[in-house]
Amino acid sequence: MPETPYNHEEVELKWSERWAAQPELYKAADDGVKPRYYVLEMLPYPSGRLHMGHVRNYSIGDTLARYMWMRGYDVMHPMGWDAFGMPAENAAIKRNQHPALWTFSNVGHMKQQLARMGFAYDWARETNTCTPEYYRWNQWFFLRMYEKGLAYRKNSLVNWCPECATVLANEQVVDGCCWRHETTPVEQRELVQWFLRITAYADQLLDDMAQLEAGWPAQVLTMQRNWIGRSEGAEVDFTLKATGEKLRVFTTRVDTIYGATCVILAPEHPVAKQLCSGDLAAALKTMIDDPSRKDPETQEKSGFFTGATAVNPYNGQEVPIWVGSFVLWGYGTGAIMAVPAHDQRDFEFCRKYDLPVTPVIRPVDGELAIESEMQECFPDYGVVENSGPWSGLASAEARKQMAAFAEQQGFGKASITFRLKDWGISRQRYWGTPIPVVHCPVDGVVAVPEDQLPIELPTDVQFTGEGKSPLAQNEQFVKTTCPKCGGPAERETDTMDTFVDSSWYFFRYVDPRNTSLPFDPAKVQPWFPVDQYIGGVTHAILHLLYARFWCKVMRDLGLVSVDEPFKNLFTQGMVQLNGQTMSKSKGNIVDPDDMVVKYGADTCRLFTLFAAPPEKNMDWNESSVEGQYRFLSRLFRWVTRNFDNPAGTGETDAAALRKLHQTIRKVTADFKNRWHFNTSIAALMELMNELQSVEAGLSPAVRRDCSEKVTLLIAPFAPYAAEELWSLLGHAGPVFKQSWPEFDEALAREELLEIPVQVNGKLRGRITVPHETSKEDLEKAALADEKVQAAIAGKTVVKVIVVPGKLVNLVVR
RNA sequence: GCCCGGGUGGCGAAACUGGCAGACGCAACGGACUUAAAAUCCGUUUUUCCGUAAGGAAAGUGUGGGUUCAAGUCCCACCCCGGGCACCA
Repeated sequence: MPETPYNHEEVELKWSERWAAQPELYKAADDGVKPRYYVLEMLPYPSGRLHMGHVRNYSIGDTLARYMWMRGYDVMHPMGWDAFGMPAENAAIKRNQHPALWTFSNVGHMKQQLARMGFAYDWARETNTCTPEYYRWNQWFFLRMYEKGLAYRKNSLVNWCPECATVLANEQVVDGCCWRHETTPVEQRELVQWFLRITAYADQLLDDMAQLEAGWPAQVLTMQRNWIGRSEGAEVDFTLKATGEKLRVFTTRVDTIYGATCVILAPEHPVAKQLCSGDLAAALKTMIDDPSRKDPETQEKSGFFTGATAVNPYNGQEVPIWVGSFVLWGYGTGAIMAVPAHDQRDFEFCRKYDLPVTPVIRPVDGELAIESEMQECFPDYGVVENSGPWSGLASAEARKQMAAFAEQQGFGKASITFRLKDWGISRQRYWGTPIPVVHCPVDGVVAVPEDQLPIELPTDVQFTGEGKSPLAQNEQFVKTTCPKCGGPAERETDTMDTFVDSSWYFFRYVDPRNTSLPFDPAKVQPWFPVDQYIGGVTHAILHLLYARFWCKVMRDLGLVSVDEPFKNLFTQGMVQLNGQTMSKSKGNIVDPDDMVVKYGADTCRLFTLFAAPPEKNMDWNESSVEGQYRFLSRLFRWVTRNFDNPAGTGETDAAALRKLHQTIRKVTADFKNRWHFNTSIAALMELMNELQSVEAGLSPAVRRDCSEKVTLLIAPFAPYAAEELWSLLGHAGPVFKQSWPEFDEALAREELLEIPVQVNGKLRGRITVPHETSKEDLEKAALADEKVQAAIAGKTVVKVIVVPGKLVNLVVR
């Protein structure tokens, strides 16, 4: 056929329609005939429009999925919607439109956008987290956790805007004030909230990372390790002098306890409240509410003396009890012993308030510091001094012995503390999963029986953005009867954090319409762990940690058999414009829709993969996009004018086949190794350059062969163009279910090698030799080269380095 | 402050195990085709210097040292950029 110009619109609309008519096209067979491969991309929040970050994430995943199909796998490639969350509720407040309406209309639009990009999803598995069919299982899991003591209620501090009379999420607090009332300082209020006991799994979350070393980026593992923050130390009870009450502190350096010169409490500590009255109580409240306490810029330590003292159980010494701004209520016991001589923060605090500094550790090869001369603390391990029976011990040894002593004496113990806190899931919002419990005046907190699930969100609610959450203002919802005693009771009106939704959705994909369980364990088993998870590094901690936790809970419930849900994780870089993150506020958004209209989805996909390696940030550059369009057109035209062209003698066949098979080798290796699709596409460009330059001499058979292989090679990257070419080639589709081309080492091999010759490490000439030329012959050929001879003229060759197949280097004097 | 990444032409990048630095693409410039433009095709393009020219020389991967026949790649020190964590006792 004659050369056909590449018309992206015509090609893509034609295949869009055909694919839309075949929903079974991307279905995972799930029959065990072929090996299974689960490609998972992080599901989007249905904000209404796809952005370039999505396009990049899903282009990477789709390319991989299509490649795995071509490698003969039964590929699971599902998609869904992380559809609960604040934006829908904010939209409701603003436009008086129900969150569900807003959400579902966004989903409809984004689904079209995804399809138009040519992403091959098994839509029969579509999962939307804001539907009762899905969130009833969030409730089901909650009940299981409640039964096992993994879900519990406790008092906790929340951000409270007195103007809105509502709770704010952390991201709604801007500079210590409410996002809607910019001059109203946010207060800390105590509220009873629901928590999931993720800390019960802290050790497992840490230890099982060993299973992830091979498949996860080291950076993500490090971030999780730091987040979990395991630290070994000891808990020790000081005694309140006045009352004899115990005051427990946590320390990692119990070996320094003879140097403790005061005890410092977090301002939120109950004992602080108890000890402070009058002016002190006011100071305490100010400190608790001061937003700059958490601001990294103002790290000035401040505090005050409570007037009370405590007794150190090791030496009976009486020390003052202070309140300190820098002591965290959420970590350890919320109280510390200050050892200024050996901790920099304590040092700064005690020097500021003229508290004594008592050195008790000396360097292994040095003297004990003198208090008046100390400019900074000595934080290292050393030898313990002035510490009663432990004097003379090494720090490490003293830590062990002193902790054991505390336990033996009953005033403490060795202890491990985690930075990780239990997961607070209560949200005083409407658009989330209702927590399935009832508050009964008689029976207290009562779990809703399983057969009453789902507790559905009521639809007739008012969205004002003020006061209690819309759920709490809805009497019909709140008023209920106690499942236990049948008396009048009130429903819990808190909803769950949306991270709950995304903690297990990828299990639901495998069995999405199950009505009796979240999923059938037998169905899920062969697909897990997920072979490849792909998403932004922004989720490195929270989402990925919660999902790991959820998986372990499900394992303990007997639902799954894996410890870890994701075998391999890939984190892609951001899409930027002129080095800046695209954002609405900056007004520098590139809309995928515009790009698709102008250049087509294939070009868009090619560019996002070509511009940078996928793990790196990439910059959107429209003229570079045009380059991809030119490449795709060139490829399209080459194939259409060559595949059935009967002309040609075949004199350039070998050259074309050599480049073709080198390209197959390169692209295949990129899929296997590091997904540097930018170099795969570059290799395909090189191939097209070569094919174009040797075109005139090709035989008909090789024209055909190259046309087919090129079409197959481009198929994972540019599915529309490939499908069109495949059908022009006379084949029944779909192209992504054909076998990936095998490369032939013999055809890929160059006839002759060109070997660089260096003299003293500088390139002086090149010799062309057959493969497997011996070292001796390489040396001879190098010395015989004209340019090399000129370079060594009048000098003595002292050494010759020959790396067969690579280079020759002559060392001369 | 601590922990990770990274720094290569005008730009995005490549160089996978120490072995020809700059593949591929963008932009720019020159040419062919065209009445013209677009599209397409061909060519040049790291810098500096020598030469009318063919061609040749030197320098060059953030900076300074080092190891090596050979360093973008390995080692030491430093500078800059990006990300994460940030009083975690």
